[in-house]
Amino acid sequence: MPIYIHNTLTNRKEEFVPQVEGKVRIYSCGLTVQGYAHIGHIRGAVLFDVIRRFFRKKGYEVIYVQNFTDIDDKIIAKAKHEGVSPASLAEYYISAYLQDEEEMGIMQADYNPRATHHIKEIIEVVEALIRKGCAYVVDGDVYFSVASFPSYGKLSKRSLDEMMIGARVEVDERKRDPRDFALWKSAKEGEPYWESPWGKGRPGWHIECSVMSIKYLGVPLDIHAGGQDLIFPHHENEIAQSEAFTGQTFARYWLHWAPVNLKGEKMAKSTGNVFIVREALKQFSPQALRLYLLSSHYRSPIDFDGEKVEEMERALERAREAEEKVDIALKGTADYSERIVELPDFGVYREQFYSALEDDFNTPRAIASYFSLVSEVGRVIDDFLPKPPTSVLLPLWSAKKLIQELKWVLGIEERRGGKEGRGIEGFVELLIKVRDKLRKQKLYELADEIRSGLGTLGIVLEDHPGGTIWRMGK
RNA sequence: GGCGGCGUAGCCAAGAGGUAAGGCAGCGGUCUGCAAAACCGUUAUACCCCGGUUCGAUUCCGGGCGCCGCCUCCA
Repeated sequence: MPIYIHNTLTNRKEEFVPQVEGKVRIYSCGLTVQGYAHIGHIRGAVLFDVIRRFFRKKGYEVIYVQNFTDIDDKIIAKAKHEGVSPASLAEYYISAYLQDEEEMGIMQADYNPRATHHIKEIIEVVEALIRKGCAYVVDGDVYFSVASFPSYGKLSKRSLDEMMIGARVEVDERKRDPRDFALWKSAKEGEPYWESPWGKGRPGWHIECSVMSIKYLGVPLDIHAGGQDLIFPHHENEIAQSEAFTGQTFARYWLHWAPVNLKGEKMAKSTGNVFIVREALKQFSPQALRLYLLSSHYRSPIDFDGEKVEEMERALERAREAEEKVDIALKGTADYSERIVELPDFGVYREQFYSALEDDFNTPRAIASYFSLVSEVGRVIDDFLPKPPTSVLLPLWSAKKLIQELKWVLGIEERRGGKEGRGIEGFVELLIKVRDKLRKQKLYELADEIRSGLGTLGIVLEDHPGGTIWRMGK
């Protein structure tokens, strides 16, 4: 089935046709690394993690680039304030961010290019733009001339006149046009710099993304993404520079996700109204956090609500319960009678799941079909949990595979805090056996002591007709 | 002021021109030595207001009210 993507450029859903068949090339604007990542940042990363997994399941080869802008005014200011070099400050926050991503179960990008590693290429592109008459030099600064790019404003749907009115911030008299933006900024005293044909300086914002996306993905690339707040001016400027430079379409599909608000206002570093990822991970499991962020469509803003994340925690718990029951059924003794039990067709949920994602990555709908599947499985399995008839084993096994597949796409597989890799399974199972014998002898006091004792250690026991199961609690 | 978006049950959140997914919460029940979980039922005649188009609109169009984002660094 075709995939539809809402394209900011046209403001409508369009069928996605990759430039090169079977291959998707994605550039997602990463952070300016001057602090820890907050929930708003990670929303986009989680979204694209699912999008990449989805494309892979659909048989596409995916190349995903997420950059780091590791030099800018704020980084310089903060580094100065803390008495460290801008480079080491940036590196610190880059590794912190990558760590956050890993904790969140986000697959690594194919490339994480940094602005400062591409100075040479940036200078080349700026030189080319000057040669083409699209940029000009003033006192060691280089500006892009917006007037030289007639379709400027096509992404953010702003006419040049409107922007003239809007340009009310202190106008730099040296610019030919107030809307012109810096490609290269000369270094002031004490600022880090690189040598260039225009003197010592550093790249402006915007240009690094053009250069790196073209370098790693070519033009036109398939999907260029970022938060909605990047539409203007960042992406608008990227289009201008890139298309003026290459003479070709820069990106074919522009995808922008909505902000995460906190207490009704946008979460943003500049206002201090933030909830950082590493703080959130102290309170919530990465799975619940992911599911929460994916439970609204990416183009709708979210007002972050920790209670809702806890609700997701409970929903996941229930889903795990159903999976456990399937495991018990598959492991237990089958009922070898001729009893034929017809199970519903679980395959419909698979179709629902993927068709939801095909429709502009509708993760809320995909999640709904995941939960429907899990509920349905949990419901039918209750009828025969002690001894499943043999007729049911194969469908049950494929249901389990399906559950695992959908979880993988959503990225909510258990990775930490699970049973595996802790080396305690043997002990717990031994205790469960002992407790079982105690229960049979009606020595409930001792049995309960074992259960509550394990509970203190974070291990939850649940007695089912088919036997006792255990899991890691909170 | 300009551009864009949103307003669905107690809360969160999908959605189609023909009366509406999923999650959580509450209540009642089944099961259980107890507990927990699960399951069943229920809250649910839920679509901001007013016009218009239509056999029929919550879904399309116009207006109103409310909320939000961008227009300046920002994911």
